[in-house]
Amino acid sequence: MRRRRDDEEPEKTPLVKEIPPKARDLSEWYQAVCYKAQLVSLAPVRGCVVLRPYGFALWERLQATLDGRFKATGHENAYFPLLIPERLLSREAEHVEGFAPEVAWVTQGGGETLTERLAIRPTSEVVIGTMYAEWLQSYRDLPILINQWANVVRWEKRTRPFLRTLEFLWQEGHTAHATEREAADEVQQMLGIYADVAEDVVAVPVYAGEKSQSERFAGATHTFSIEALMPDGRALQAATSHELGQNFARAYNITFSAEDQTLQHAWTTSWGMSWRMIGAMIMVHGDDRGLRIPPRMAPYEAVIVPISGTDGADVANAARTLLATLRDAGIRAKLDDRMALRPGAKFADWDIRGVPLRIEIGAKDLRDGVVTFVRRDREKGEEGAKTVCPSDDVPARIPELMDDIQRSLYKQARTFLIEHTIATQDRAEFYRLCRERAGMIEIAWCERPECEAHVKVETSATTRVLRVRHGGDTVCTACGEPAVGRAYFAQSY
RNA sequence: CGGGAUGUAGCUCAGCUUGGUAGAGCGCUGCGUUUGGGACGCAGAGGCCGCACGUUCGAGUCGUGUCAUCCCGACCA
Repeated sequence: MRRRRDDEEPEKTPLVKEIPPKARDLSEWYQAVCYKAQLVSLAPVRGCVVLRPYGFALWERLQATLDGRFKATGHENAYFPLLIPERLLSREAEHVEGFAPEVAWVTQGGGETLTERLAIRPTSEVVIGTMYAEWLQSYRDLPILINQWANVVRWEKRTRPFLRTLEFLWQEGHTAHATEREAADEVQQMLGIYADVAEDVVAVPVYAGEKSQSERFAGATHTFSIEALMPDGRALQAATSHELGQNFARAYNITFSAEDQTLQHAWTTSWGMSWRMIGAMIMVHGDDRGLRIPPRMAPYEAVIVPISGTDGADVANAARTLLATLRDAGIRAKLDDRMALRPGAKFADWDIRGVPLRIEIGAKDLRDGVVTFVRRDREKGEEGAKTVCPSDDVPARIPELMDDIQRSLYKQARTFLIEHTIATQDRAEFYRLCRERAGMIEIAWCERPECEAHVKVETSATTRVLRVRHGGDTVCTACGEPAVGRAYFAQSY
C-alpha cells in the first residue's frame, strides 16, 4: 500500500483513480477495493474489521440464500453460547489440539479471576454436542438438523479483510444421525449446496471434493470442501463439510436407544461457510475499476443516475418515477440523487462498488423516451457495454439483463479456472507449477501424508481436494509411489 | 511467530541526510456558477508528525523501546 514499483509501463488514466491495477499487486488492489467500496473498515482492535452497511448487505444476500436452502432441506436455526468452559473443550483430544493455538480465552469476569477459563468459540461442536447429548434419547429423536448463524474467534497471526480476521461471521450446521450412511449423505448434501451457491449465486466456480488426511478438520473422519481459484493462482477454501464419525458422540456422550434396544453413539456432522466467500467473490470478479458484483449477490441490481442538465426538474421526476416502477417490479434499485456530485463522479463511485447495471437518464433520453443502460461487466467502449432501452421496457428488460450479467461473470471466472487447471505427469514440471502458483495442478497421487509434506516443504503447495479414485494403474507424479487417485495441488490462502 | 519495510491532515505523500513556529495535491465545510466519465471560482475548517522514554537551550527530524500496518515465510475458515 505504501510503495510503488517503478519498473512498470506508464498506465492509462484509470476510470477509477483510487484503485491500483489488479494485475500489478493483487493484495494491494484487494485491500483498496474493500476499503474504497466501503465494505469494511479496520477496527480499533488488531485483526478485526467493521462490516459496513454495504459489506453487511453482501453478507445478508449470502445469508438469505444459504438460509433458504438449509430450511428447504429440513434444517432449523438455533443459537448456542459464545463461551465454552475449558473442561468441555478439552474432551475431544484431536479437536482441542487442532484448535489450541488459535483459541482466545476469557480469564476474568465481574472483576474476579475465573476458577475455570472460558474459551471464546472457535467453532461450536463442543457446546452443541453437549446439548445434543442432553436432548437425544431415542432413535425417534434423530436426525437432529440444526444450523446456527454466529460469530467465532480464531487468533490468527496474519489477517486480511474477509479472508482471515480474528472474529468472523459464518454459519455452522451441526447434525446428528442414527447411521454412518445417513451422516455421510448429509455431508454430501451440504457440500452440494455450498458448491451450488458458490457457482449459481456468487458466480465463483469451485472444485468440490474430499480433503487429504493432513488437511482434515480436527476431530473429523472425513472433510470435504469447495475450493476456488484466485487470480494470483492461489486456491481459497470457501466452505467445508465434515463427517465427524462417532468421535464427538463418544467424547460428549451423544447416545440414543436404537430400535434394536442397544445404546448407540450418534453419527454427527458439521458444515460451514463464512464471509470469506465474499472475499472470493471480490477477488474473482473485481477489475481495475473495483468490485463487480454478480447480480444475485448485489445489494443493488441497478443504480439510477440522473443527468440533470438544464431540465433538472423533469429529469429528477423521471428518475424518481423509474425508481418506484423498478421497486414495484421487485428489482433492487437505488436512485443516486446526491446534488453535490456530478454524474461522472457517481459513475466512478458505483463502478467501485460494483453495481451490475447503471441506468442513466438525461434530457436526451427523456426526449427520446428511453433510458441508457451501462453494464458493469463490460469494459468501457466494449460492444454492448452501453445500450438504450425504451422507458416502458425497463422493468421487463432488467431481469434478463441480470441473468446475462450473472452468466457472463460466471463464464469469465470459469474460463480462468479451466485455463489454470493443469494436469501433468512430469515430476519436475509439477514442482515448478506448484512453486509458480500456476493454478490448480492436477496429478495422479499416492495420498501419503509424507508425500504431501514433502511437496509442501519444496513448493508451499498442498492438496486442495482429491478427485474420484480410479483403478490405481499409475504412479504418483510427486513421488513415484503407486497412485490411488488424483488430486489438485495449489498454494492456498 | 521469524525476515524485510512503513507510520506526518479523511486519502496519497513531501519535509528527516544537515535539529530552529507543520507542508502539497485530492477530499471536507460555506456561497455562487455547473451536470452524458471524477467541475470551476472565492472563502474556510482540519495535525499531541503512531506512542513512550532519552539526547539537546530546542526533536517530525537524532537514539532506545514499544505498538500498529504492509510485504515475504511458518500456522489456519
